[in-house]
Amino acid sequence: MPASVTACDTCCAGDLCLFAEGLTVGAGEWERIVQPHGEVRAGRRLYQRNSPLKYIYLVCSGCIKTQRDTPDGSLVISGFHLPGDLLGIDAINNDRYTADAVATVDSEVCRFDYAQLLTHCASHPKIAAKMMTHVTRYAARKDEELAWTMGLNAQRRVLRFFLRLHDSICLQGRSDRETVRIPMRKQDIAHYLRMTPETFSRNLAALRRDGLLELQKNHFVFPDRGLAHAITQI
Amino acid sequence: MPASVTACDTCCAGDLCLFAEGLTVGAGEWERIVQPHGEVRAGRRLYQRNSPLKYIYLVCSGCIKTQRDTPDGSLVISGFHLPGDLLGIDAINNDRYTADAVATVDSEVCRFDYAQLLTHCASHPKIAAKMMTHVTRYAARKDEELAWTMGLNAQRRVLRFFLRLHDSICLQGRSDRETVRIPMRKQDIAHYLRMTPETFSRNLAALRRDGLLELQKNHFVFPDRGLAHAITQI
DNA sequence: CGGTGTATTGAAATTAGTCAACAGAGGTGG
DNA sequence: CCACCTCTGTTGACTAATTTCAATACACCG
Repeated sequence: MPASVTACDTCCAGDLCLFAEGLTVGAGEWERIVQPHGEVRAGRRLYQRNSPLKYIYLVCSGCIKTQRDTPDGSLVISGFHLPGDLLGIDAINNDRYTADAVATVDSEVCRFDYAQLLTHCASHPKIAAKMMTHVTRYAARKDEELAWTMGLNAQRRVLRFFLRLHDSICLQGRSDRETVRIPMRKQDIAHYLRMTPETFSRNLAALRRDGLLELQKNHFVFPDRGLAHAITQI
Repeated sequence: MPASVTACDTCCAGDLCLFAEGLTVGAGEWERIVQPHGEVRAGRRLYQRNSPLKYIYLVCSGCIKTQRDTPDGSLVISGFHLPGDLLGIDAINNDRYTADAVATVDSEVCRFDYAQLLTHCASHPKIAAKMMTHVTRYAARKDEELAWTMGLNAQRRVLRFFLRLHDSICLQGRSDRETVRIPMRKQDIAHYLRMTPETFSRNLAALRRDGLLELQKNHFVFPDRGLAHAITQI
């Protein structure tokens, strides 16, 4: 049994980890498939767009952004991946990663050998089912992003972003009223929300003026979560 | 063996059909899981948002749109599903359909009992793998939509829509230079592309003026496919 | 204490949305 | 077969939102 098993006990991925169900440890099975809890420093790249799919990753702590730069020199952030999220799903369909993956803060990830994992899925339906859960969750999230990100004006997109970020982080055991740290740069958020950093900044200022969001440095909290939630529901 | 097996031989879903791989016909297996090639008339609803997931559908011919109306009375089209597409994937994650599914033209769909299919997946890895292919393809498409639909201005979104529609339809055996029919209303396209029907109409007119798209009635063709493709690459 | 990258703010320019009028297609009944 | 109606799509003038360009402030790090 690997040394990291105790680390897994406290990993916030919890139920979402592929090991939580069905995969027996020992006989080299574990070691062939997974390299647990690797560190990724802020700014380091985990994988590169267009490189062949070799591993998928489970985020254990921190935050990984996926991005691609466009021919005209601008940058598109396709997602922020927080603890519990599987990374590399976008590559499954075409065997190549569709974006660069870069840590926005110091992070930890577990690395799974995809080919080995697939072999395993054929004989372990529970792991296959868990994979399916991850992928459909991923699809559902993209669906939702597509539905909301474009349906709302800039100000509501900003508000919604912080609401969802708050949700995600509070799922990891933090209280609802606690102020939480923003684990990425503001311009990354702006690009993710498909607006210029200027527009983002202006709307953030407006949200503070209206008392919908309290923010200082890189920390924020919602004075009235219910109200904020209501506003982003179109 | 069901009467519809001959119909399947000519179905354009082809390789994407869940039966193309691994599921043996006979012993009631087929009949329990699938109702093949049902008709859906234009405007009829296949399933309703928020109703519990019971079936998933494979589009064999025609076009099914998925949509939801917002509290403020407007309509959001989340996707158009053409032959070969699996319908209802969005429901897998939360056991309820997240949108209404409505046929935009007379269509044909095969209906799969989801619970039975899942059971089957546990014992038939090949079907599980095919399901995974569908789901990851769905996710990849959403990813792409999210990346492009928002990154481009209105005119390029319109152009890109027709390019992709053209691609999809030409995959079904039609020639590249053939004029193809638009299988949905223009206002549905507009909503799908997140713009008003007016904006859509204006940009369509602009594309015709610029000679990028030939369009008459409900049929279109690209005078210069390469150019159009280059323009939509940001 | 500067220097670099990041964030904010202001004014002008561009894009898309809104409101309103009109045109065309398709269907129904006389 | 035509008149009428309705739904859909087009076009124009105006308004609102967002981007762009430019200048300035702030924070982190050597």
